[in-house]
Amino acid sequence: MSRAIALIDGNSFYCSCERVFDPKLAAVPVIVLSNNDGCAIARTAEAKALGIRMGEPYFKIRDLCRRQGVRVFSSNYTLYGDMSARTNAVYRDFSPRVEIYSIDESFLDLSDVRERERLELARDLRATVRAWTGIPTCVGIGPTKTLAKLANHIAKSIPELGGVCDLSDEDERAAWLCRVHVGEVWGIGRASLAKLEAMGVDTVADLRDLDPRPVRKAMTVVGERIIHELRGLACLPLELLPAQRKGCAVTRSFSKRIEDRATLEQAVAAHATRLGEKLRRGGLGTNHVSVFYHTSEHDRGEPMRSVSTTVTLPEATNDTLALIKAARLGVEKTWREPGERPWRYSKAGVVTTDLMLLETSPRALIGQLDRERSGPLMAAIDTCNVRFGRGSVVPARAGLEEKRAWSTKFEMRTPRYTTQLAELPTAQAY
DNA sequence: TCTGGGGTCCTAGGACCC
DNA sequence: TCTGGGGTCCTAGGACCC
Repeated sequence: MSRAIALIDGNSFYCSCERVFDPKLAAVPVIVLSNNDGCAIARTAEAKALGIRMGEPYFKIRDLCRRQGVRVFSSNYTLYGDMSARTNAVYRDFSPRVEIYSIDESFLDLSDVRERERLELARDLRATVRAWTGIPTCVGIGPTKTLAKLANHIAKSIPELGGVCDLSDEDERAAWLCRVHVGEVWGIGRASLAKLEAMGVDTVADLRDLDPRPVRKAMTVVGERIIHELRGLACLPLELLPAQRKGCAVTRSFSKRIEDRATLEQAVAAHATRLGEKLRRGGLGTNHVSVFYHTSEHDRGEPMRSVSTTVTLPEATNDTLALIKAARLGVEKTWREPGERPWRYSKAGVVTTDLMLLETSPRALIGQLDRERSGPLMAAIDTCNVRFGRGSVVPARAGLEEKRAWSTKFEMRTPRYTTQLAELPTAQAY
């Protein structure tokens, strides 16, 4: 039987999560903002129709939102992550072979389903996800991941299709590929689009018919792969096991500018604390911690400064206290006392790019860290923070969440309906 | 007259994704 | 006043080795 991959994704996923818990949002425009309530990163169809663009800064559209009755939310990643897990649980009922690609997208292997039954299964899948989780979705099917993504795009943009599209049939596929702009292809971004347009490419079919060799010259092997995938030749396998992650970062813009060293050190300590939590969840460790902080490019006419440095540890660790020490050392090494006009820092982060499994990582001969003590201590902290909420136990260096003046803003955040007992939604019957 | 050749590893930067 | 965060992959070029 022929290979068939389905891509299913949540429509305006973050907005849909908010709608699940507030029926009054059903027919009104809704947007969800990025960290710090900075930009619109999810918009419902109604919001898109008002001209609100992806990534548009909120301060530019605040008036529009007020005038048009757009409901605006801070992002609530705890809620979205949990809703994502619920949708994936439903997907697994339909195919045991699922690749979770992002928080709102998964690939399903439907190769075992007869071609003429695939659309029906896709409709059933959508209906079940909607009934069991409340999330509306679209499904695209094709012989390769790239074609499944394209089918999903078609399903989403043509309402008459009812949220499903199958490009398995070669003739139907050829007809569709002539009708879709090449910029919609997965992997074609701004730079590649400019190159392709210069080569006279307009539709997806034009790209499919190009000679792969010159494309490889212009767009590397990535471009060549896309052509083969569009022709139905699979180059991208389904990744059923999540790959071990290679890097990990915690970076945040401040809700207000920072000028003094003590506050900056507190911020990087808080980021390092979060970094430790993330590493421990995967049993990973690192022996290089990079620290950066910089002023904002939007502060025109002010003194600018951008700093980045790497601190090396004697051996890999995920101990929060060791990570904090490294991060603070990074600030100490690079801090410069301000002159008459101080630098007003807007963002800081801690970054690691060389993660390894802690258990099997080599030990240092000199400067060995005390893993026998660190492990149980970190485990105890993590347990407290799971049971009593994140931030219940933090190192003193990182400061208490409530007292961090620079903390990220989430002024319009909804409750964590599904993961905190104290924040369960309530329903009233009259 | 007359430059070695072939290999690995690392890093920075570009591009793209959600 | 107010402009996100966190990833992956690929390539070119330099350093280094024998």
